[in-house]
Amino acid sequence: MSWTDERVELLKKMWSEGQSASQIAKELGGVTRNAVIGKVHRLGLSNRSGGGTAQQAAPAAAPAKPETAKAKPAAPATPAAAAPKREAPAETRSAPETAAPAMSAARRAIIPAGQPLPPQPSANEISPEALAKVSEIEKKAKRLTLMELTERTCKWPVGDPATEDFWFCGLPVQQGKPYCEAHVGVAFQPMSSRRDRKR
DNA sequence: CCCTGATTCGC
DNA sequence: GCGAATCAGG
Repeated sequence: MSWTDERVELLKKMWSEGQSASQIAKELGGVTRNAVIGKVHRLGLSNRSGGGTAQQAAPAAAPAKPETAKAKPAAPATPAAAAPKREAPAETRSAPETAAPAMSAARRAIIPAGQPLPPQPSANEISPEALAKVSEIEKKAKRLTLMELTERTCKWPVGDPATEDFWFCGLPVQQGKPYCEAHVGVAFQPMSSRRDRKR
């Protein structure tokens, strides 16, 4: 695969959105994350300053020449692919990630404890073995936060999202599934077993 | 171990 | 210009 205008544009877009090189590579297809990173550098946008979030490390000590006025970090003039850019007058950083932590407090205030919960299976419709397995495995769970989940961590939620005691299993997922082996067991039941519960 | 970006260097 | 290999870190 080659770097067509389209692909470069997508690369620029995703990169400025803060997507990781591997995610971009996956999206583009036919390239590795190394290729993406290489391209990013060649394009001169390694410094993700496309969206207003830039962390300029002050050149600090410059004992030599008091000249060389390089005020501007990067030359603009990017025709297309221009994502929404915030031109902060001074040095205001408004990274999207910054909003995340504040949410837990807000959410706690809004959602009444113990109401709308994820798929938590009710005990009486699952095989005892599977249940036992789950309660066992939840002791070994990695207790990941939402942010820590990846494609290969079990995404089974445990606990009440409205409380501090909430986390995701985080154990290695079963191939192709979103959950670990134990949780796959309770998440995907053969239709036969959910037939005729006492009603 | 999983992941991240940065750099190098033969092609 | 390209990107695998490597490096340096979280």
